[in-house]
Amino acid sequence: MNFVNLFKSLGDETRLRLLNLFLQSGKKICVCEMVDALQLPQYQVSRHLTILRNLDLVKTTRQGTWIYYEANWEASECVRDLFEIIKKHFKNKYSDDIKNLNARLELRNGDYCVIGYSMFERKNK
Amino acid sequence: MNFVNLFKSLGDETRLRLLNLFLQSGKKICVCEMVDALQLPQYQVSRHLTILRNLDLVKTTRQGTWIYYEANWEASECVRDLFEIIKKHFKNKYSDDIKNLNARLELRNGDYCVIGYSMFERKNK
DNA sequence: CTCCTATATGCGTATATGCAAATATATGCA
DNA sequence: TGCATATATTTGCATATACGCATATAGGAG
Repeated sequence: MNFVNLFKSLGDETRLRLLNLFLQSGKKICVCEMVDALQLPQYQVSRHLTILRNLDLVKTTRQGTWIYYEANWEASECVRDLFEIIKKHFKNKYSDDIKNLNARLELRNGDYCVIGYSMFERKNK
Repeated sequence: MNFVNLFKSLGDETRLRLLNLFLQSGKKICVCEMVDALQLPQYQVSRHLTILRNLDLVKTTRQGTWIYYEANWEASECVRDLFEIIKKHFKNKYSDDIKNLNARLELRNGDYCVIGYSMFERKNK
């Protein structure tokens, strides 16, 4: 594992916010839910997720069209130590993201996302 | 403390190597000693040290013309946690730097650097 | 197969970042 | 004061990185 690239990947606010979602919630989250949580365009969320996945910081599960992301706790010990740090020190940071995420998770059917992008957006307008 | 800038500062090999020197040795080290340890030009070492100091990751002591740098363990808890991670996971990384540092520290008079740049360079030619 | 939706990815551009060389600042000493 | 040395900073340039837009891919439903 390349430590420089590892820290570099954490040196971006969007990626920290994404990781924070996984680490604070402990859940698998799909892209459209992250879009609503962070209030960022889909292509931006997707691109940063790709960077995190290339470094094995997150792993994915496909469920039909939806792709769920989660923190990869099977990564190296160093990564896991960093996860703990973020989890610990970001408790009260980016709390709006967590609030938005929870509001969005309410719309799930059981453990799965059933609405796409449009409905939540309309709900807030 | 801005976490993004904190991680960004760690996302550079030169800065990681500098921090590693402080964390593995536990010593105060002056710029010319770091130049010999990392085998990098003086302006590069100096510039990266400035970045680390602006984030309070390192602190300095002036001793005449020489300026000694060390890890700042009075920084925030998050920084200290990160220091521990680097210390732990970099034990066997950049070991040449540590070897060079130790060779250079041999030339100290007690706890202080007494030679400048030229002598060590000549020694290795 | 066709259409719809969730996700990913080229591409161009603006900004950020690192390097090299030269120069500036600061301290000690004669 | 003037000189030598240790350290810092400025400038120009090359490269990397993030963003926005548009489009491509992939899976599900009919």
